Amino acid sequence: MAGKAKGRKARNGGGEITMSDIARHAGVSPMTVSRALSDPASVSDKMRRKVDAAVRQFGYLPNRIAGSLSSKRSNVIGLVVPSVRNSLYAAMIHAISDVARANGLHVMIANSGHRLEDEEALVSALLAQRVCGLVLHNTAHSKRLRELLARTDIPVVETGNLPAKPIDMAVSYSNFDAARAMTGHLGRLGYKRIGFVTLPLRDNDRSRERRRGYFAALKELGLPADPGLVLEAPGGFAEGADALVRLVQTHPDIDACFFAGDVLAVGALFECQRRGWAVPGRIAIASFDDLDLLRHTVPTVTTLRIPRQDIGRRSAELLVNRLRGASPQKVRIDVGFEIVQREST
Amino acid sequence: MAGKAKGRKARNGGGEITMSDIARHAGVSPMTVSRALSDPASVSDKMRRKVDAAVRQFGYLPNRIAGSLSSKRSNVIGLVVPSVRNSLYAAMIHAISDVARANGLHVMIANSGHRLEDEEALVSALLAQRVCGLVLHNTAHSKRLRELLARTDIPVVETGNLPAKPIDMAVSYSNFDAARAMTGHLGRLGYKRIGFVTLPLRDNDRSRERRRGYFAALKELGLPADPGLVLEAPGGFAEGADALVRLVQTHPDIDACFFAGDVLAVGALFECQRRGWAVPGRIAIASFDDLDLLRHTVPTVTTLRIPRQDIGRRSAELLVNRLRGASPQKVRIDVGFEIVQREST
DNA sequence: CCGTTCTGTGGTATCGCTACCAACCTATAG
DNA sequence: CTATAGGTTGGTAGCGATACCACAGAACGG
Repeated sequence: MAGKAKGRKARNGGGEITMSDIARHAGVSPMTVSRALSDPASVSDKMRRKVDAAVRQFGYLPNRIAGSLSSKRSNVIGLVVPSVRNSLYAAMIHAISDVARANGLHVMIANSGHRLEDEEALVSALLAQRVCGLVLHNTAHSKRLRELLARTDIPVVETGNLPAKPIDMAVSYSNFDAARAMTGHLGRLGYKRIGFVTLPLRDNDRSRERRRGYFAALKELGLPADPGLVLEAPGGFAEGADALVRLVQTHPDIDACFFAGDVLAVGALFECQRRGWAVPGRIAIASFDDLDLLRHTVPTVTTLRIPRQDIGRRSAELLVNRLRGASPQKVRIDVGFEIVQREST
Repeated sequence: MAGKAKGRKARNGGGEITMSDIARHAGVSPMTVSRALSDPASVSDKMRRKVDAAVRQFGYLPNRIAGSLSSKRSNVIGLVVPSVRNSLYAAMIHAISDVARANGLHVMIANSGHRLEDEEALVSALLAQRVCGLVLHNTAHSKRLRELLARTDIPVVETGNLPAKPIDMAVSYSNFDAARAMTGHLGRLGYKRIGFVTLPLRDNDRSRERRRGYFAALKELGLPADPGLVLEAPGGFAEGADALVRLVQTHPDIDACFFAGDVLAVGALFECQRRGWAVPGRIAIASFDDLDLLRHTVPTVTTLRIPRQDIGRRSAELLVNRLRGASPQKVRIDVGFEIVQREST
């Protein structure tokens, strides 16, 4: 029998409590410990009790690294977002993290900073960590990253935009449709000279799609497309304020402005407060993304409600289903969006 | 010689490309591949070139799970925050994530939702994943978690408050000092009836410390401590607005209010805008934490600047130093804070 | 010219766990 | 009472990497 023999001393100076230690003290085999912990139903009550007692006594924590190596299954999801600091992504991260936890998974997070090369490096690193699934908040990847992802066999969810040809699965809304809808909404409210402020377009297909949507709507409305009414600005309160002022100065006849990103609209609104410009009297303001803030400003701000949380939840659920054995079929979920008409327009 | 022999078929159906595969194709031993990848300086140029070529040719990604098991070193930091969704923590997460990346580490993130039992479960899970270090945004742990952390030998950084007796290392500001300083500041500006709105106190030593600081300052100012001037509110715009209104109704003589948390102050400010109450004419408003937003509202809001990003950066740096071999000595860093006087007071 | 140090390389033995198969034991039926 | 099935348990052999030691050849001094 196995007994206490084998007299292994190993180079392990008694550092880690292992499954064998628990097994020895519980008077069962290591395999039984393994089963008692990972699939309690598969061992008898008696055994399970013995194992549980020993586990508690020693405060044993199974080594998941060893477990993952042996089973060739990891329980970590990789997540790459442009910026953790942004509250929009934060909502998504939160939802993913909740679903993950409910399913015994962990989340490894990485910031791409909107840089495609960084995204590539980060995904490589996550794959080296052998994550069991990936969520990427980006759909415009570098060529090498596409190749890398095509070769891997773990499930991948892209989000942030609806790609024409998803690598694997995609959960998002259409930036084009959303921007087009909001611009159309402004047009139907009677605004004739609608400005558009966008986040940087470089390396960001979401921004570009939104601009495309804006122009498409203008065309449908029969309004002239004036490139001078479009401004590119980094995200931020001050940048939004600045953009608004510049547009009003160069185009005094502007009567509405659609801020397609981040906190630009709020910055602009505050600027109006400072200057005493009536909103929407002097100029109407519309925003992208339903920040909680927009519901409380004076006036409240018309915006697009993007179900960020749903996106996170459903992305994670898709991964979980795949891990549970669902057949790998391309999925492309459009979660839609909603126009929230408030006081600012 | 090793040759191509060994004819191993294994149960591995040829799934993963291993170091041995690379070694075979590069005509070197697996050990040389390992060294070429983890410590390039230790192999000759010739070998390194051969290895690099094979690595590139096959798009080989080393299996860090196997590496970690073998070396008993992981390269993942565990991070537990009350809520990913909160922009304050987000700044910290971002900084940690940057430092981690610069040092070849990854970040595994978990939400405790301000629940101590959850914190305990999450830390256990992270330890089972054999993270190489921990950052906890909380200092009031459950008894069992304290015991667990005392037994572990990985470095741990606590933050969010300055604990009297850190488990290992701590990087934070003092919630007590900060709240005391701001209340004192309001007193010295001449306000006599200073209200205080706090986040929930349960399971949150940070909130409790802030309230203690508020009362301590009142005492120092020689102002009466009126429990009716203290209100507990969940974080949020609406809650801040509501708290302000209630305080003004029950205490019409109130002339200032210190909102010790989240977006409460901003909600209150918007409520004043709606009601046409002059700020600080009718009532002064002060906030905790220098949200970008507070610099742009009308009026701008007096607040405490907490160097959240520094906290994250320094926490991560402490971990990294320890991992690089620094001797395990208790560290307790007070990053301080700063009062930012603006228009609202 | 030989012993010694230094550098670079390879072989072997794990790391702690799980997959797989074999063995066993109790039920149930024939 | 034996044959078959079903449910538990244990032993063995890896998972893919690294630590450690051994060794070969280059570099060096006396």
